[in-house]
Amino acid sequence: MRLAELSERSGVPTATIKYYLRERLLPPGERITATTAEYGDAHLRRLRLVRALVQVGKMPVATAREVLAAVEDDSLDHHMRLGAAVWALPHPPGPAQEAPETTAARRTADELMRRLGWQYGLEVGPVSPAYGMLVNALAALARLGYPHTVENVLPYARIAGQLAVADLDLVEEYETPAEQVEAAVALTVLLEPVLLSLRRLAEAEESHRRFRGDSS
Amino acid sequence: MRLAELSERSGVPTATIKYYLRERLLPPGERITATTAEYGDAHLRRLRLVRALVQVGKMPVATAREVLAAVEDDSLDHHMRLGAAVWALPHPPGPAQEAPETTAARRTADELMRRLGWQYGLEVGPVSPAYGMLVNALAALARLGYPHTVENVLPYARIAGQLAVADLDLVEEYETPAEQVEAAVALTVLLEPVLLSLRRLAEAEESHRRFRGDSS
DNA sequence: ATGCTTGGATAGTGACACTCTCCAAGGGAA
DNA sequence: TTCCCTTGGAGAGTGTCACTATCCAAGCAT
Repeated sequence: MRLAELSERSGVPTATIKYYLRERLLPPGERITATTAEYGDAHLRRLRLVRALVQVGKMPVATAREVLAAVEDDSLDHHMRLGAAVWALPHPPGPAQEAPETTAARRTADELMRRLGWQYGLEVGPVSPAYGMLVNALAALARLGYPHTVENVLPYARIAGQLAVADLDLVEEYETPAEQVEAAVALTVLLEPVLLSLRRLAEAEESHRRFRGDSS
Repeated sequence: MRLAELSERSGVPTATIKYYLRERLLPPGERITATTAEYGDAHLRRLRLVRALVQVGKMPVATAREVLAAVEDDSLDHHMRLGAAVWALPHPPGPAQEAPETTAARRTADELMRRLGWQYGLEVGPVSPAYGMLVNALAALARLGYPHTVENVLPYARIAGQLAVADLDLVEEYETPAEQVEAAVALTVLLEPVLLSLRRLAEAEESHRRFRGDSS
């Protein structure tokens, strides 16, 4: 199929597809003539993944590029490719400078990993983006006057463990490793808003249950 | 304290504080003279909350203004104020147009509420922003080739229920209703990145457990 | 041949949080 | 009192970033 058809089938404007090609989020099509390129189903799936990352995940284009590079890096084995892809996912502008709250946050995070027995996290965690995200988030919490303790965060971490089991179950429904890697990335990103909105609905429900009629 | 001191204590540049004042995210200080205003601890706390919403929550300023209005709306009782504040939280640009996937997503969402027995959600849900978020997220999932069924989403919803219990437990540690409302808003927003990063760490751990050594 | 389409490059657009610049009016020290 | 520095207010500007509108040259189809 050619660019116009790719655009029609995916619902993405041609101008935007051109932009993605330019930014190397999408591999170039196979050149048929000097003025025509042919795209396949792989392009269509990739395009959908890009939309998931950029539109739903609000990920900077540069970050999406890295994630996609990991997805198609054949030099990694399956687990590593899964890991590397999800690995590259968040790219919070960097730890910025080492505020005093950050040190305390890092301590809490380390203690948390130990308490949960997440050895993998302990081995490679301290340099993983997700670990950095966690430290930043805890630091922000403290800076804004909501101090964190390991006991406070533990329930959250246990719940996150359940989430991961559910996620990996979904991923394992896909057959080929390539599909699994794609699904892992897509679902990690696409289920985030699902999770967050369900959490807010559940909060409303729980608050209704607890405070209903309490007119203080 | 005056503007300069408020800036110093909060770490927010004076220009930004002026901007927040102009945008009515921060109530004006008490005018001492024609050229001087006095700010109190309430301003400091409010400023922190604003930073939580705008910087961590990446919320548009206009949305933050609505949330803050609900926080300080004395005409509502406690539960309503909690609800209204969290209510106004997300403001995804609107459902846009009614794509075909949206209808299916709405069906799934309704069925989900029923299955969970979330009556509050069923009563007021369909117009709540969080409900709209959920529908959009499910529609995006379907549009990108990952169809959703109630059975797929149910585990997520149950986990969200656990999260809400943990959240409300944290909120109830605060004594006064005013603090509780503030905490509910702040924690809802500030714990989101904590949750998402923990989920990613847990995914890495779980993937390590399942695929370790699998070199396909 | 010729008009329409294709893909590529360049320069804009719009949204949005923030920030710079300027200004009038005090207020403290000499 | 007088002078300079600070304060708070208002408008316009900046940077970022995803996206888009405009051109352009080179075919392909009629």
